[in-house]
Amino acid sequence: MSNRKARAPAATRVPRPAFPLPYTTVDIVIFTVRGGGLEVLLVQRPTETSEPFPGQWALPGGFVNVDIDADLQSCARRKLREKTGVASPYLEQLGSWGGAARDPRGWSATHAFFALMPAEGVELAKGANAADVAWFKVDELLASGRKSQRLAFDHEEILRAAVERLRSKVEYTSLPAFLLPEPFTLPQLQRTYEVVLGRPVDKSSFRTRMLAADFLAETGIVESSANRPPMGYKLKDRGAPVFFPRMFSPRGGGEA
Amino acid sequence: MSNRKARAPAATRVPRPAFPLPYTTVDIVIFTVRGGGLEVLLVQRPTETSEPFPGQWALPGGFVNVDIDADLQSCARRKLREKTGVASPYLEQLGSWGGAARDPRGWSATHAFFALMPAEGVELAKGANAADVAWFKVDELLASGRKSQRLAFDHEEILRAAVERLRSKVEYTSLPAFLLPEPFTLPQLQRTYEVVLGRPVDKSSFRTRMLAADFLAETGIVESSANRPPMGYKLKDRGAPVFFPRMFSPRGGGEA
DNA sequence: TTAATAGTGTCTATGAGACAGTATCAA
DNA sequence: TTGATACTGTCTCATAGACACTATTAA
Repeated sequence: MSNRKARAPAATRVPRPAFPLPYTTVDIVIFTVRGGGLEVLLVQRPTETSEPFPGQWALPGGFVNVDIDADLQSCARRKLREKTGVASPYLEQLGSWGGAARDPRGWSATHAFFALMPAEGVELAKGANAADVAWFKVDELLASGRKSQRLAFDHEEILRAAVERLRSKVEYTSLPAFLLPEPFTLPQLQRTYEVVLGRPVDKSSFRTRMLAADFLAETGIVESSANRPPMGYKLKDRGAPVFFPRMFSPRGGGEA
Repeated sequence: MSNRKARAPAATRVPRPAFPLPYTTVDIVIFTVRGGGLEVLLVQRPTETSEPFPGQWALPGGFVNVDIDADLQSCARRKLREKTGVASPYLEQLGSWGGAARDPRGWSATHAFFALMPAEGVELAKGANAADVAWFKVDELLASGRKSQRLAFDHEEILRAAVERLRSKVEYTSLPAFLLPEPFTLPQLQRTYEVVLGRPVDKSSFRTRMLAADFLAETGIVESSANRPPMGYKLKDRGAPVFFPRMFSPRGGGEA
């Protein structure tokens, strides 16, 4: 944790060292499923030209506040709460991106997280440093030929990594259940899998697999209209996803 | 990338901002297989009491040097080269750990990587800030009942995460091939899988699986002693591992 | 009865695990 | 020939995929 010419200061308390420190930020890729597609929450950067990337859309996030954030995870939870009002969605560390070129203000490193939440009941709130907040369709944002404005910083790269990680984990985990409000039905869950994976999955094997994994608890029949009413389910454990013993398709997924 | 009370400075150049910045470091978990076990490279911290954790063993790493490191990945490669002399082993980002409590000098965040390399041909070199460098058996380091000294900082937690990530990816990737010097034989590769996984795997299905994945190129028969000589192989692409369509055992691995 | 969606059963293909058997070398 | 290790074949079992079939509601 220290070598080379960058010498650490003596073990004094508050004083900052003599060598320059990078900026430290946290950014969050917040996913939901809305309107038949995978969507991500973005905030619009302030329009003052003193700020980098004025008016462009970016992942929610910001500087770590050394005085109020005990660690990276709580910093991420704080920013999540500020933007969405949701206290405890599924939250996972994605990785980190750092370098001299990604922020015009100087060398910076961001710790990226990704979160999954149901769209229902989310109250979007602009923060102190965001002109606007909105959901965006991931497919449209990442369409290769799109002419529209790019995301701020290297956030498009981070978003791509988050989508890739989500897609690859969905092949063998119960992650999509965290995108739905409870109770949900198996057909709803299957549609969520299909939306994230971008391809249809077989109904019969899907149901067998979900029920065999033993992570769902029945909550009783859900009323519907003009057809056979489905069974409602909730997660037995909202704390962690379940891992399936095999992938969905017999072709190995991406991941890094 | 900015909100809340932690205000960013104006888009000036070098000057540092008014609010306190965390330290930014990079740490590397360097794995190899030696003497029939999985081992990790550790460095001993300097014994001067002005340094935190004097004399304790730690993962190699240190502060990001804003002047010479273009990004996190190149910072990691630099530290790797300094300790081992190896220029381009398999290197993957593991995650990041940050908080107020992990370094007595103040709020710090480290970007952790993990590397895989063959033990042969590695020249261990103490850095400017390391009293010694050595390989340690992972099993012994992480044995629950061990009395010996703990690792510095939160490096035991990082090491555990790295081992877990490695073990879970080994279930469905060709990662262990990066732990061997080329050319290697299929029995050698199988033994490497078994060392990392900590359990035996079936010879027949192992071979079928490796050859079906089409990532190995024959290099000719390797001479051995007193038995049938094995075929030697090398990786077709040293740039990236291959993903298998199914897990080894029908029980889902860990991962986070 | 029809339309619509929920849910089940049946067949096939694939590949892992177990394990027995064959191949090829030195001594 | 024996011993040792490399390599192959055969059998079984679990499960994904395809797809046809039954179930349950409203209109």
